[in-house]
Amino acid sequence: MRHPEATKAKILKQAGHLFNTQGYKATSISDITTATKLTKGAIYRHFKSKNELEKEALLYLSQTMFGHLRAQIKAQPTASRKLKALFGFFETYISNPPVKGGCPLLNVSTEADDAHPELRKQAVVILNMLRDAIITMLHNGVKHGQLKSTIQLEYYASIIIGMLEGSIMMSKLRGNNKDIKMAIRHLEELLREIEL
Amino acid sequence: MRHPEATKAKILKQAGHLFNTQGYKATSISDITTATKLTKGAIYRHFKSKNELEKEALLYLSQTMFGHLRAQIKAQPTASRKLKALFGFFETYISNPPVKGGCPLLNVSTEADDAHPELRKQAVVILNMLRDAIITMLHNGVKHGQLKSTIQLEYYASIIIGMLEGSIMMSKLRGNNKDIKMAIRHLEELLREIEL
DNA sequence: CGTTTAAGATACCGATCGGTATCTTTACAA
DNA sequence: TTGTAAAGATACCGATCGGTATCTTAAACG
Repeated sequence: MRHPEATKAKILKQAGHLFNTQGYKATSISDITTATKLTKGAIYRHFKSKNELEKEALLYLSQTMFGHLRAQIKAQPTASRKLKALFGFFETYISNPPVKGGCPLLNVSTEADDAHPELRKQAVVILNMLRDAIITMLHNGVKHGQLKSTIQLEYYASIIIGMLEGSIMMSKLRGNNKDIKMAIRHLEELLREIEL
Repeated sequence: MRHPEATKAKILKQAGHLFNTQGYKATSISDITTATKLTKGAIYRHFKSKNELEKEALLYLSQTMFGHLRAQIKAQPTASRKLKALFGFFETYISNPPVKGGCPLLNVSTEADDAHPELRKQAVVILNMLRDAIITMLHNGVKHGQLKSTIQLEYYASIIIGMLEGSIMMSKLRGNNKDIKMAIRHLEELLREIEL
């Protein structure tokens, strides 16, 4: 049964998984053929180069991530609870990650230096999307009288993302979720300070 | 002029630089021979494999980092000022880094997954050294009546490292120091809360 | 000054890299 | 049912990978 769209989707999923766990440069096309049980011919029919596959796989990873995240956030009624859902979402990167290998943004950001300008550009886009999502939540919280109107949106968004990503790095390295839990505890205290 | 110790030191320095900027897997022995203007024969005389060179280079990077850090901290008299010096040290990772490529701990932690258990082990050691250094500063602050005695040392150490590393990731990605500056502003506010 | 020893250079190994040309096979249209 | 176009497999390319065997050369010591 040939099904080119499903084939492309399978390649993106497996490649995304490998890139996110082993690294982009460290993952070879052969690794991907093994994982997908396909051949180079099939892969290079759908992607014109490894660089393009890397870019599309990162897009797939970020879309998967944002898809899960949006679902969690949408289910919550208030800004505070939406933010707490966001915190909880990041905690699952350790215990039960939506994509294996941890946060794609964190992973790609350290690998995508000046040597990979396109991957880096895409990482910045992901970071901006995440920041804007948080700013929107905070803004709506202010608008609906749930959060203090004096808060600086960009500042809090930066603090939240930095705190979460840094503690994910630590928890992933140590193999437990103590650091991410402490980070969330801190962020929830911070949230309490800006609640009305 | 032959000087084996200087040769080894040069290899470690250049390899460390390349590993920290391009990544460990993405850097080849040939890259290192080019950078050092040496040959494979010279490199494999001093290091029995690339894996061992990676480990020793990471050790060199962390020692360089801790050397600079200790110097900055030692110069300060109180716990508060020592911590602020630590914050400032992390800010230099963006503007004027002691080792190019950003924080070696952050870089190695995302690359050293289960595939590189030895590098990962070493990364945990570095993380623990950093955490213990902060705990010692906090502990001394309490002992000398500069900080509140109720503070939870491990908790604050985790918050500080996570906040700094996460915001370094963002600032490096964006190519400016806005995020790390906001993180430091937040940490200084946090510090003010636990000062006596 | 000659001998020795190790530092470093040279030349090469098989394996694997990303990529491509070509062939086979499958699904679908006429 | 058969022709066709595209999906995917196979086989191969030069370059580069990490690593090694061997050779040259420079420094240290008698």
